[in-house]
Amino acid sequence: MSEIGSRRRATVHDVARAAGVSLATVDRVLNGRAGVRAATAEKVEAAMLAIGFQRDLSASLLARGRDLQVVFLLPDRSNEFMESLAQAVERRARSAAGERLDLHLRRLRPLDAQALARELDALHPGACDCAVIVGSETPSVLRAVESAQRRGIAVVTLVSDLPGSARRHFIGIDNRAAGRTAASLLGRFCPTGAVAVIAGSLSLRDHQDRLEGFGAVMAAEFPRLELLGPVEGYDEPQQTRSLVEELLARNAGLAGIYNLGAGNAGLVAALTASSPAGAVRVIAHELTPSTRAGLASGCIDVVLDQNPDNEIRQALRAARQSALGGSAKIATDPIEIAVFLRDNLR
Amino acid sequence: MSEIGSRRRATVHDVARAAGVSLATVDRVLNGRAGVRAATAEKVEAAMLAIGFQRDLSASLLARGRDLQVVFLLPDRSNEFMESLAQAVERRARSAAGERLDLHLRRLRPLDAQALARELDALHPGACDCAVIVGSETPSVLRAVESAQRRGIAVVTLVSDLPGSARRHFIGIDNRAAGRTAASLLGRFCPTGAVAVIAGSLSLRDHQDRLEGFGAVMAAEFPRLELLGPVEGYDEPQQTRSLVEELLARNAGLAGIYNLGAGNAGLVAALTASSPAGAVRVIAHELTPSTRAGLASGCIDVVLDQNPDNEIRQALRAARQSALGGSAKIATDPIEIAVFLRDNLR
DNA sequence: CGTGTTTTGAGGTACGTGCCTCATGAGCAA
DNA sequence: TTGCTCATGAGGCACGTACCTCAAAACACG
Repeated sequence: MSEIGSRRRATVHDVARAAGVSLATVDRVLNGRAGVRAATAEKVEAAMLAIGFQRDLSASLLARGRDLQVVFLLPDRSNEFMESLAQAVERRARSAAGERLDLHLRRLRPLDAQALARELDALHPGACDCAVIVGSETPSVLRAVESAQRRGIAVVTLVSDLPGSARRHFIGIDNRAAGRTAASLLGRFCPTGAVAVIAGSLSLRDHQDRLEGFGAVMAAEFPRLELLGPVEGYDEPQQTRSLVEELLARNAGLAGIYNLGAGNAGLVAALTASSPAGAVRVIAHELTPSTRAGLASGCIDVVLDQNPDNEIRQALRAARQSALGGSAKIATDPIEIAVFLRDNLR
Repeated sequence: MSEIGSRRRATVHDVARAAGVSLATVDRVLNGRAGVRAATAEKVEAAMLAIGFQRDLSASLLARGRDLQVVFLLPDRSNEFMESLAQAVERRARSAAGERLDLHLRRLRPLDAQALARELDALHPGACDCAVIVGSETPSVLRAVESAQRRGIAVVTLVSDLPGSARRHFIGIDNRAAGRTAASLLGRFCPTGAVAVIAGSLSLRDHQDRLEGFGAVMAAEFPRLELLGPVEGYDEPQQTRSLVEELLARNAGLAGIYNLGAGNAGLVAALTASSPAGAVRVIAHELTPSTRAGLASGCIDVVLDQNPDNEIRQALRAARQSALGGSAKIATDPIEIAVFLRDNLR
């Protein structure tokens, strides 16, 4: 790859010649069409490997003549993070036009498994190649996912996985690692005292995972710190605010707070109102207007974030691969756990 | 974008019809060829805007029939980070084949401005569309960059910018923000004592920037901490090791170290040998085998990183845009300052 | 007005793949 | 053998853009 002015790239014609078969047969193998003997298919695949054939995506998409239809099913009126995910989809939809991607966004009632299942069932192949969903782990959703997959619609889970389901791929952070990271930082920040944990709902898998990671590192590395909670704020600003105010009132020596759920507007409001900035070390999740303000004012120390734009980009990569690559396993970059302080805000 | 089964996308034919000109004229405008009156060009551009035309990248690349030639000029035998950048290029080179990108990697003697200038001068358009370089801010390099740009070769700076030059675009982190972040963390980690700064070379712009950011936050927010240094280790493990050993020996109460340069193998060696793990809070740059080991063993607390794969990806985006987009300004995602602890190692 | 130059139009081929039809071959069972 | 199915080959058109040639039209200038 170092020499400049390299030779011509291998095409399907070259594969056909190398395998000693016709173009039609190569095409059938390449696109998983029926009517090819196993022995012949192997011969073709060997030839592709031998001459290093790589399908030209540009030509492939062009020849297909039709754009990849990707439907995003995201919670509506939920929380700021879901809003920024939706915005990332819209941003991407504009530039995606040049890459033969057609993005569609549907917002659904948060935590309404029935609604999600209904939307999934309503998708029909031909009008939708891939569905990207944020959903909870309920029987109706699992069934709808399997049904969609069987109809030829690739399902990608976003942010919160459905490990037992038929979903094709998952895009999101390692939430256990996120919890560990929060503990590791909060432990170093707080010399002594008590640390409180606030969750959205422990029935959400990502929240559960974060809690586990946090607890493990706290127990192992910072046994000197007392753990309070977890308490649940159901990702609502009002409830979260009450919880935080109560925590601050009842625990004079509170050293740190880890909010592993959403509802950060309430967290910031309570902190701003009732305590001198900087008295309590605070770690929260997802960079949103609220947490950004919290970082700027100093009442939040660290925000752990999953970059929405990157998540959407990776989801689209997965969608493309599932459409082009047949049944090969999908490869996407892992989503990093971004750590933000006031000083490296993007 | 929400409705499924959307209408056909606009093509050059539609633009021609809408503008009331021929296909040839649209083509001339689109590809910046001569022989079009200003008034006509404006008419065409207005039509493109009106019907929302977006050039089909797939078809465009296919029709061009030739791959985009991108040459990376990176320092050789330099440090682990440059090595991982090079590996990212090679990784990407494999998958880039399907996207009509042809990547070439040249390694040069580190900090040898003459060599870099010579390589740039040797590139000739037609065999190279875009050069991605990591270079220092010297007259010979600046001149070579300008010359390359004039010959029609887009120059993209990577990691370390050349702000005064004719370079087309810069890909890298905000190093001042990185320095601020280091100070913000180290300040929270260290209740009291002295904090030492180690640089590679203060003649490197990125190191200078980090130092400035670090010093600013330290002075403003943590005046209780005494600052030692900066000392220069010239990014070499041996020299860096000696510096650290000396620091540890002379300052019994040393609370923290910020190594804003490379040479981390020496840092880890010195820390492992002479001090009980965890006694000194340490922040370093770039996730490499050395810093990874340091995080795992506990002798490094935090690593600030710029993701090489992402940087290469963005550099290629810039290359593509400079090749296709004419003189429009290049848009890439900013490179985030990644923060790694033992617990969120990827 | 004519002459020369510039701008525009018309139409073609090419890129590599997807997908279609039709013909022919091989293989098998009765 | 005949009749059938299945595997494969041959070839063509399409996708949207790039780039080429040649001719026609519009314009500038004396």
